[in-house]
Amino acid sequence: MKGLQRSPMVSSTDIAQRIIEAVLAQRLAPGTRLGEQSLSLLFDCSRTLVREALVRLAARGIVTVSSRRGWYVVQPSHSEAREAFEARRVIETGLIRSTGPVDKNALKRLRQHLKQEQAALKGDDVGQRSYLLGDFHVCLAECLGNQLLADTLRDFTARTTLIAMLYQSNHDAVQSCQDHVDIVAALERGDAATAERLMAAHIGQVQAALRLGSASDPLANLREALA
Amino acid sequence: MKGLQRSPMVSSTDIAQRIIEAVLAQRLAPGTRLGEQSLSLLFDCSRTLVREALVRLAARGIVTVSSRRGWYVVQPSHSEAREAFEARRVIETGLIRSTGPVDKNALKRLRQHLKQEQAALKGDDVGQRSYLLGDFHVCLAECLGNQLLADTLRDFTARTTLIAMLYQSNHDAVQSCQDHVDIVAALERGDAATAERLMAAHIGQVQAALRLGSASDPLANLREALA
DNA sequence: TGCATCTGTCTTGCATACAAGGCTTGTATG
DNA sequence: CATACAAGCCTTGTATGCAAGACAGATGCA
Repeated sequence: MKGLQRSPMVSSTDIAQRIIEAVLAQRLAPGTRLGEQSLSLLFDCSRTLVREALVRLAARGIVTVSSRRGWYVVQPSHSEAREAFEARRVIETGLIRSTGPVDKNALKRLRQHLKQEQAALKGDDVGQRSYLLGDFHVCLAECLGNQLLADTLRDFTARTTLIAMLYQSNHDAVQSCQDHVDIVAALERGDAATAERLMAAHIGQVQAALRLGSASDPLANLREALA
Repeated sequence: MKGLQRSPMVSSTDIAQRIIEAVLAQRLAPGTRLGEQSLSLLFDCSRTLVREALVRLAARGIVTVSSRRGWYVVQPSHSEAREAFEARRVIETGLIRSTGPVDKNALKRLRQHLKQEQAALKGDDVGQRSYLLGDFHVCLAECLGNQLLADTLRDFTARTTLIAMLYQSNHDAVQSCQDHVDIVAALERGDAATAERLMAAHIGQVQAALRLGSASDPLANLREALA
């Protein structure tokens, strides 16, 4: 039985996208093992396609491979966590600063995104909520006219999402959404300076909500979990 | 003859690195075709490894694949060129702004890098010169303590190198190196504000040196070449 | 001559087969 | 009981084979 029909014919792009979406929606925790065979069974394709997807995600810093052991969703270290937040702060504030007035269509799209966020806050789909809160930043970069930085930011957002899961962020979704509203409001007024300041503060808040355990105790997680 | 010994056993990482280095040294022009078979012959390995390397480079925006036609070094459009320069400006100035005083070892490394640049300017290896002038920015990001942004910047630098080749930059290497010297001097004095301003101006200079033909005339290149 | 079509060749796309290394578990021995 | 050791399984790593699409050049026809 070789010529068995394969259902919808997935591409490695699809697989990579599905995985990254799962990360953004916090459905894939850091450290999760992604076996090539399991995935090839799941997506009903050969290991080749799965590998291709994983290699791409590895280049984007979402997964790592441990030789002949397996693929794993990354677990950023404290230092990497710091770098990721700094990177986002640099890019997002710099982008706001370097951009002139935001055009009408972009503002419309942003307002629409905010509506979605607020709807998700009322609902109970935590994944959707997480996804939208992160996607706001990507959306903003796109609206500010830089697709390259938007793509970069998507990867960095995925990283910070993983960091939030790993370090048990207790950050407040409602507050985050309110921050987003304020930022868009400032942009609407053409007050880029305020928007920039708000964005820096916002990212700082998210970062501050992390429970960064002591670096010298790698068993802290286990200890806390089993307490 | 299957068990023929393969010389030094390359990895896909090696291949990707060799390619990206060739780009940074302007030895690979935008639009160059990278056939899987040619590369597998060149590196004495199977197409699998070559493909893996190319897939990774594609994820980093260095090459693209045209279905069943071949892999090509990217040829950034005008719009992509603009985005790449804006991205570099945002990241590099933001990084300088957000970093405190630069530590001693970092400054030492930067000074050493400047020496290498100056040596290369005296020599006649254009590739080495181009490589070092680009690598300065990556090196700076590393010295400012953000490996994540340094890696990102390496890819963006490769992009701008390709852009410079594609749009026949007439930018002055000596001036560039002098800019670098000034920036490091400002950082040594702890004058981040000046360093930031110099960096913005420097990137602007490089960008301004491009011959961006009118966007409405896609035949400009041909016309110029056949004049 | 100009044009459509067809065929052969060369390319990537994907699946599969096999090789090689790591981890677990079972076992023997002190 | 603890430890050293070895067999086997399960994983990724790499090569290869075949399929399918794109392009060039030949061929036939008006």
